Amino acid sequence: MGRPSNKSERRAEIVQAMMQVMAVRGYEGASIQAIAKQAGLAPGLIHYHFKTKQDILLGSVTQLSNVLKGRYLSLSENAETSEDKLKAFITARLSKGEGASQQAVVAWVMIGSEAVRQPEVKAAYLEALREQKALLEDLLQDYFDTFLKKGKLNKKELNSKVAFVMAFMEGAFSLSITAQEIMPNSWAADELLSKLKI
Amino acid sequence: MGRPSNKSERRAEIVQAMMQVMAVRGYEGASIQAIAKQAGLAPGLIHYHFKTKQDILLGSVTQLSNVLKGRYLSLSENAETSEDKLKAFITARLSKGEGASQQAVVAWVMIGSEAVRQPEVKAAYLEALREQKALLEDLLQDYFDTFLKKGKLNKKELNSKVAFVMAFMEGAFSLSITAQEIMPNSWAADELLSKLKI
Amino acid sequence: MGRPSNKSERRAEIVQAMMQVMAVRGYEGASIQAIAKQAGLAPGLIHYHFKTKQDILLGSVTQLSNVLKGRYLSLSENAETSEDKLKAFITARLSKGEGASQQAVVAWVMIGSEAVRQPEVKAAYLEALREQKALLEDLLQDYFDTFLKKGKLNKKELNSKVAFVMAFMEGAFSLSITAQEIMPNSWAADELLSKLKI
Amino acid sequence: MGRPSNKSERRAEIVQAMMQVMAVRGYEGASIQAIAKQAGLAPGLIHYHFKTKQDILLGSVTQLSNVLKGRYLSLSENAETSEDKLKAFITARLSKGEGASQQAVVAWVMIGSEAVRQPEVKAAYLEALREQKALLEDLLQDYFDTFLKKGKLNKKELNSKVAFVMAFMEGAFSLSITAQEIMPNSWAADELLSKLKI
DNA sequence: TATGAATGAGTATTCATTCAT
DNA sequence: GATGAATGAATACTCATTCAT
Repeated sequence: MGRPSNKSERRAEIVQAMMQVMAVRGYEGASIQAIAKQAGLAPGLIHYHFKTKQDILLGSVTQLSNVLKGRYLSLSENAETSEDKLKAFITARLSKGEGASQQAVVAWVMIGSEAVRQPEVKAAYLEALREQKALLEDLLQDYFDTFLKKGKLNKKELNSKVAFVMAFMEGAFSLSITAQEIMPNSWAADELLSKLKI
Repeated sequence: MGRPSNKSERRAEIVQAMMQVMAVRGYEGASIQAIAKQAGLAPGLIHYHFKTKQDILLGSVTQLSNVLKGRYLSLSENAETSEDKLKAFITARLSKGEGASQQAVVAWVMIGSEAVRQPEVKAAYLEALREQKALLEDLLQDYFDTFLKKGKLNKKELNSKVAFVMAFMEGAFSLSITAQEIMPNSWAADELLSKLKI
Repeated sequence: MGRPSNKSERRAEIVQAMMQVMAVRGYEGASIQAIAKQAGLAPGLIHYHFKTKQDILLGSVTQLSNVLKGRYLSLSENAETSEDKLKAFITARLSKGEGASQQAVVAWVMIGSEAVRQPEVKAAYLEALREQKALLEDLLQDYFDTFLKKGKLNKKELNSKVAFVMAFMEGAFSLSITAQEIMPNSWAADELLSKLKI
Repeated sequence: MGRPSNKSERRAEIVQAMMQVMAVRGYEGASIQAIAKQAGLAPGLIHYHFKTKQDILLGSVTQLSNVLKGRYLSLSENAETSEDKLKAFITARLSKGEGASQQAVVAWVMIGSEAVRQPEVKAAYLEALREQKALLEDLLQDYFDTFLKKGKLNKKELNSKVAFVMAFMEGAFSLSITAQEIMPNSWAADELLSKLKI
């Protein structure tokens, strides 16, 4: 029967290693050799588990997306009001509790950059963004339910709020990487929420 | 006597060419060969005018920074109220009137990515951001002058607003590049201003 | 499991190939491509085994140094008197019995030239020279033991003899490469020894 | 009629500049750009005065050769005995009175290295060596005149002495450049002469 | 004569990917 | 599954030489 497969763990290790290297050297700097070294594996093994380097990057999109989903679910578990859920969503993305977060943030920004020239990366990146946007839309719809029903807020205005939050979060990521010196250390969900108020 | 110098024009051409190529292929993809081809120059000439590839990138930071300054100055020329000036600032960055804008935006985001691994790029990027932040601070201080004097707004809250605007603008750039499909085509200065209201 | 390592053989092959090419084209002329071709290897492989071109040169310093040591040991094996040992030392360096010698000599001279501008090469070159000098010192000390004890030769004069032999040998190398036409084909150890006599 | 020609001074300046740069960076490192900078001239001008880079090197062979000749003539002016003349020859080459000497020595060694791969350089180098050898031969012949006539020294032995001196001087040059740490600071002509005694 | 821009071939080095074991 | 050697194309950068002024 041979030894038991460990494909999925190895793949996760490799994706993890790439993100670690990318956090310091960027995507181009994250050579297969460097990733292998970081993961404690032989270079040849990387391509046994991933067809191309791009595939590892795509794997990291998936993993990052899953982590965010997981964090939101865990944070919203006890949320009851629509506001709590919205806060859970924002906190899941903006808080930098864990040490791994920094790497994740850099990786996310790098993915955004690579999306410029790698169509497949762009597709995966967009897909992840769409998912987040869909969730945010639902949450905001609930949050502004009353206003919507009263006609004090129309669909277009809601969309604008959605886009607004998305952009802010993306920018907070970008700046937190290289411009932390001139940015506040942390953003409170409350603060962002207050800007959305009507 | 001798051949007249054309260094500054050539340098500008090269920086321009790099931004054009980067807009499609990213920084790594913007090879010296590709830049030379885009500029219609011999590859060797690039290094006659710029010591390293990084220097071209640094040149583009300066150029982008200058363009933004120029746009703000031109837009704020007839601005009288502090609100008009603030709008001029935001419009200068968010409007995508000219065709060159898209390239500029991509270049700016690429610079942010490269800042992760190139200390010199980070320094230049931060310097440009600091300048913008300083201007924005002044503008917001004027804009909220009354509140500040009345004590309804403190320094920390003002700083938060500054950071907030900076992050939003940066994120709007990032998303406009690869995720324009899911983002609104344009952002009105009024819209952003409304979020800042007290 | 896995492919067996062959690093040390490959490294030796590459060093050998560099010396062969250098013997004809000099250090600069010994391009990585040329070395690879001479060794029958792919260019990329050279850098898999040596980080830089300089490292190959440093490898050749070590190799040459070892060859000389080996030759001396083999020649002095049956030497009993201090004079025989001294002759063994000189012969080990000046005789050109083997075919490989010519390459070795050229390589050695090239290393001396490169030492001018490559500090690391200079260090390695000096280290090798120091070792040889130390050995020569011992040998001459034994050879002139009687005179030293009688006070007919002082330390400074001994040092002068050491330096004298070193210089002569180095010069014989240099001239044997390009000026063999005007130099004698071979130098006898006896001849050199006679100049040292008191 | 135009301005007066200054070809020969310019040529000398350029040769001088090349030797200065070579003393630090070697022949390959002595780029035309670097030579031009050192000479305070525009790069293009170098090729107006010298067809190729090699020509400058050949020019330096000539110049070095002339300097040595000049030094010998000046030192031997008041020499009366054959021994004095021989000392003048040796001193002309080994003394390092002037500051320019170091550069000259390095240049000479570099020329020897380049002779390996540049036939034209080899020819010029050999020619210069031959000239020196011829002079040395004459001097030694005079010096050992009595022995030769008495048959206590034959032609072959004389030649050996000539070659011996040539080799020693060349080696003293080589080692003085990079191995001055392990070599004596200066060589006295007397010292060398004593080795030649019969 | 002189200047400095322009050319294009050449170089060391990196690296994703493949292959032999 | 795993190892590590091997491949070859691509890249930034250098530089002798030429050219326009």
